[in-house]
Order: sequence, then structure tokens, then C-alpha cells
Amino acid sequence: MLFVQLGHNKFAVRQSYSNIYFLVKFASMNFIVSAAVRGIKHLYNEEIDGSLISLQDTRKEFEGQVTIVIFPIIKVSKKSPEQTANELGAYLLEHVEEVSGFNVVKGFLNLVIADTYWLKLFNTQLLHPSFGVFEANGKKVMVEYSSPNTNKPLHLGHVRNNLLGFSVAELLTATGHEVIKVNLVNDRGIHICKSMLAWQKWGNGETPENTLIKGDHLVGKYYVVFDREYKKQIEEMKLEGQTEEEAKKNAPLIREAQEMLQAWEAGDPGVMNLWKTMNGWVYDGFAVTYKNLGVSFDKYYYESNTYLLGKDTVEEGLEKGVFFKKPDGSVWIDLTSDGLDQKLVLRADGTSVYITQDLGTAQMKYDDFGMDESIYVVGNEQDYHFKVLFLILEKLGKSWSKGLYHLSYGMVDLPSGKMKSREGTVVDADDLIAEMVENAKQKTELLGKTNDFAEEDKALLYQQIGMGALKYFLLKVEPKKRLLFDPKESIDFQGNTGPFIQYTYARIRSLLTKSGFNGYVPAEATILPEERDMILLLQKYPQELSEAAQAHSPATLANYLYELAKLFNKFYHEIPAIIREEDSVLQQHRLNLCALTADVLKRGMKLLGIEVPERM
RNA sequence: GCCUCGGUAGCUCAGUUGGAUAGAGCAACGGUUUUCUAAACCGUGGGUCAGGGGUUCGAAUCCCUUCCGGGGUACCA
Repeated sequence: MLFVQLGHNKFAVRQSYSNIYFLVKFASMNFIVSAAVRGIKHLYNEEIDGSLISLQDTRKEFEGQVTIVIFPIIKVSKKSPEQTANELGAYLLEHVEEVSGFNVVKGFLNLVIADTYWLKLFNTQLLHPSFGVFEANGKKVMVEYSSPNTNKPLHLGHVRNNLLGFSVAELLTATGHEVIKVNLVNDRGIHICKSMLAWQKWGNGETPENTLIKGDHLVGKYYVVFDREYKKQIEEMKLEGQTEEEAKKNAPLIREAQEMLQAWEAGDPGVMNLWKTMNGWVYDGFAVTYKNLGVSFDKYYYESNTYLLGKDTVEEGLEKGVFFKKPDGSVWIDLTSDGLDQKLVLRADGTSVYITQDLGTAQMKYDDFGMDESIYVVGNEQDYHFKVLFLILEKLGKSWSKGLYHLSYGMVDLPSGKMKSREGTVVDADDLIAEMVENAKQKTELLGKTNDFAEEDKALLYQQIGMGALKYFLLKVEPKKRLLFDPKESIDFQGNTGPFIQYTYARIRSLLTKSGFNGYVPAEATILPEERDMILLLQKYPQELSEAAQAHSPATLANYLYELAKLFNKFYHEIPAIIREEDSVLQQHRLNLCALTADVLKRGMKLLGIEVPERM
């Protein structure tokens, strides 16, 4: 091949996790920065730092691809922005081979980079197998997500959690981290006992087998039964003259549930058996939902094994003087100097509270894996809890505490407000999945896209499209924002959606097949502006990936993929039919471009947990 | 009360390490198919970036303040 590796624009992204933003963002434009620095030296006899050269994409209404913002430089040039821009532009045009023109708009120097540069970049770097592939960076990261309670089925809020956690894990893996996905199952406690007790009393021996009800839903049904019967008792007791508070505390049902919890803690064989049986039903149910969601875990922790942890940590804290004991024997930490409150870490009777367990569990997880970073994917209602947890671990002198991160995400709300299990205003995960797949089916059949598909291929396609729509819908929104879901309006399949990107991919695959594309072969063609725009956007993939991973934000990547698909569709529409192209070099080049777009879309969507179909 | 996160077009959202005239999709209206998949493409209309003040050459972006909304401030998890 004729092409020579361009030595000056290796991807900084791949070489290090650089926090020098402009280097990462415009990695292939480093030569412009260094040339500009030389230009300033030549023109104004001043040595400046490269960080003063602020690059951005040229706005599409102007000619050029890269823009230097001149304002920061005028302090050095001591001339007007326009004059400085013109002088620097002239210098770059003369001294930098790739710069083929420039124009100045106010304080902005727009540089036209020669098409030959973009083509070389495309042929040598973007088509290279290492494009967008990060080398292992030796960092180990744990991502804890999902963490369900075993007393009811998953709802839409859990779906957001699962998709977020899985995607963040994928992003980190793709950017060179070793990732451990962990599910900490909340499998014990009073809420589980409520379901167990209700089933014992009113279950009539119902099982998933004899009712054909999915296990988690069956257990959830008895959780609701408990609540209903409990409320009845409260009402009766209030009629007998007790206050609401007294009734809630004294109702026979809640007492029984508490006794059952004590029996569980004492290891009562009957209770343990029931617990194991019903949890088993729930796990079978969850397995189905997880499979549909496409999420997986490397390690499960069970709270039934970890709920007693943390007492050692409390002892350690007392010895170190980080905690203190009140006269009643309860143990506290005073965080008022950090702007927080006093926080209880151990009850007077020596039993644990939530944070006690979490202290112990954090230590255990670190002892097990020795990870550099540990991400907790948990809703934003626990922001305060994690702030306190991390601060305590820091005060205890845990070296690993600085690697702890709470990936906080907003609730999924309905138009009517918050989802509430007890009021039946939850969007059930399994129902929603089924509905999405059904919608995909109807939409696809309406368009007549699958008339010649085999039955099993149809089912797979509807699953891919339905889940693609759902996953993209949830992941395209910045995690920390709360998200509105209106059950009356079905999730779209057009515009900024998963199916739009899937469609774009399938369309490219069809084109490649029909035109007999046989793999990347660098081709030296003359490129059109539409193609240059595509190269410009494709080139950003590694940096987008890196940013999304660092920000723990699949939304960043989702929006990039949408932009790419949109630009491709425009390109596809405007360019003459590639199949009929008679110039074989040009055809090869355009097929390269299409194939790389498909490749990036597929790889990117995979990191969102979304599959792309070959046909749709 | 205090802490915290939000507020961008009718709706759902991008854009926030300060850069040019704030962008998409949906919805509305109009157009594009003898050419590689019309789940597409092109166009029209739509904005006090919650309000006010400040910092600066430049603010949706940073600071202060007010308003609105979510969450937290449990010996629940």
C-alpha cells in the first residue's frame, strides 16, 4: 500500500487515560496545536502552552473542519482577534501541509484541512483493527448493580438500574478495565417474612408449578396479600380504640412476621425451608427477567451471609477513636464537622443497622477482589447514605475508600408521580418487556418487513427490536436525571430511538451483502464533503467511548451513535447508488465507509446492551 | 429548617471542564420512492435556556439570590 503512517497523530486516548481534555478530544489534531504554538513563537516571539490553543469543531455554516478560538491568544499577540486570526491562519496555511485554507469569523479561525488528510486518516487509522480498541490498563473495577429484594418482582425502576449497571460495566471493559459485575441480593429481612407468612396462611399450597405463575410474581402476590390483611387488622384495631401508631405496632400479623424473622435468625428448620423454597421461586423468576434484559453477573453476594458483617469494623472504629459510644451502649460517628449529622453505626443492643452491614460488606468485597475502583449503582434516594458510608471508610483510613463511587440515578416516574408497589402503580418489568416485543411485532408486520422470515427468526427480531427500543429509551437519558415514562404512550420506534439505529445497521448490512463487500481494502479515492463529514464523525468514536466510560454515562455514547446513524442516513440518501458505482476504487472506498459505520454502530450498541439485527 | 439533585421548544431529551446565530426527536403542516430497505430523507413553524443580579472579550454552562419540582435529613433497607 502507498499509505504512510502519519506519525504525529497517534491516539492519545489509547496510550493513556489522559485528563488533558483537548488532547483526548482532538487527538488526531495534535499537529495543529503544535504548529499553532510554533506559529505564535514565530509571529509574536512568545512561548505559549498548547493548552492555550483551544480547538473546536467548525460550525457547519462555515467552511472548514477545525476552529481555533483566538481570544485566549490575543493577550500574547497584543493585536485584535481578527488580525491575530488572519496572521496565524496565514502562517498555518504556509507551514502546515494539511491546511489547505482558512477563514476568519470574528475571533474564530476556521481551518480547512485537505481531503487527502482525512482520507489518509481513514485508511490508515480508522480501518485499522485497533481502531476504538483500548489496551488493558491494569485497573480493576467492581460494578455492583441490580441488588433486588426477593419479595416482589422487578419493576421499571429496577430495569433502569440493571441496564445502567450492565452498560457501565461494558463501557469500562471496552476501555481497558478488568470488570467484576456483582449482584448483592437482599434475600432476608422483615419484608421477605411478610410474603412467607401470607403464603403460609392463605397460599393453599400454591407453587409456580401448579399455578403457572412466574415465581417472583407469585411471591409478590403474597406480599400484597400481607399488606391487605395487615391493613384490615389495623382498621379493626382502630375501631377498638387504638391509635394508628399503636395498631401498626400491635397488629397480630406484624407481630407474627417479626417472630418469623427471629425464628429465621435462630435457624428454625421450618422457617429456613420455607425461606429457601420461596427464594428459589423468586430466583427462577429473576433469571428469566435478567435473561430478557441481557444482563449478567460474575459474582452474587447474599445479604443472608453478609448481614452480620461490619461489627469488626465498628470495633476498629472505636479503637481508632473514629466512633464513640453513648451511655446506652449505641455506637455513633460525629460527622458534624463535615457538614453532616451524627450517625448511628450500631444499636444499643449490639445489632446492626443498614450502614453497619455496608461497612462490613465494603471491606469484604475489597478483601475478595482488591479492586481499584468500586461502583455502586443505586438510586439517588440513597445519596446521603453513600456520602456517609464513603466518608466513614475514609476516616477509618481505608486506602481503597477513594476508589468508591456511587453511580446515582434518578427515579423513573409516571405522569401520576412516583411508582408505588403497594398502590399498584408500578410498571412491571416482565409486562413491559412483553408489551415492547408485541409492539415491535405489530409494527414490523404492518410494514411487511418479515414476510419471508422463518418463524424463529421473526421471534428473535421482535425481541431485538422491542428490547432495543426499551433499552435505548432508558439509557439515552443522563443517569442522574429523573425519567418520565407514560404507559399510555408506547415507546417510539422512529427518530432518536434504538430501532432507528438498528435499522441503519441492517440497511448497511444489506448494502454490503448486495454489493459483494469482502472486507476493508484501503482505497485512494476522491472524497465528497458528505464522506468527509462521515470520517470526521467516525474518527471521534474512541474519544466518545473514553468520555462515556469516565463519566459512567451510557447516555453519552447513545447520543453519539444516534448522531452517527443520522449522518449516515443523510449520506446514504445523498450519494449515488454505491452498488452501481463503476469506479471500483471509489466503490471500495465507499463500502469501507459504510462497513466501518456499521461496525461502530454494532460495537457501540453492544456496549449499551443492545443487539443489532442483520435484517429488519 | 438544613443538605442534595433537577428546571432548555407543546411533549421527551441533547448541549454544562465558559466560545460563534442554543440543537435533535416526537407531535403539526408540506414535499421525496422506475436507483443500494420510506423504521429513511428534505423543508416550514415553534425558545425570556425558571426569574433576577454578578464575574468576563464572551455565560444555558461559573458565582450569589429568589421561585418551582424530586429526593434525603429513621435505632427502615
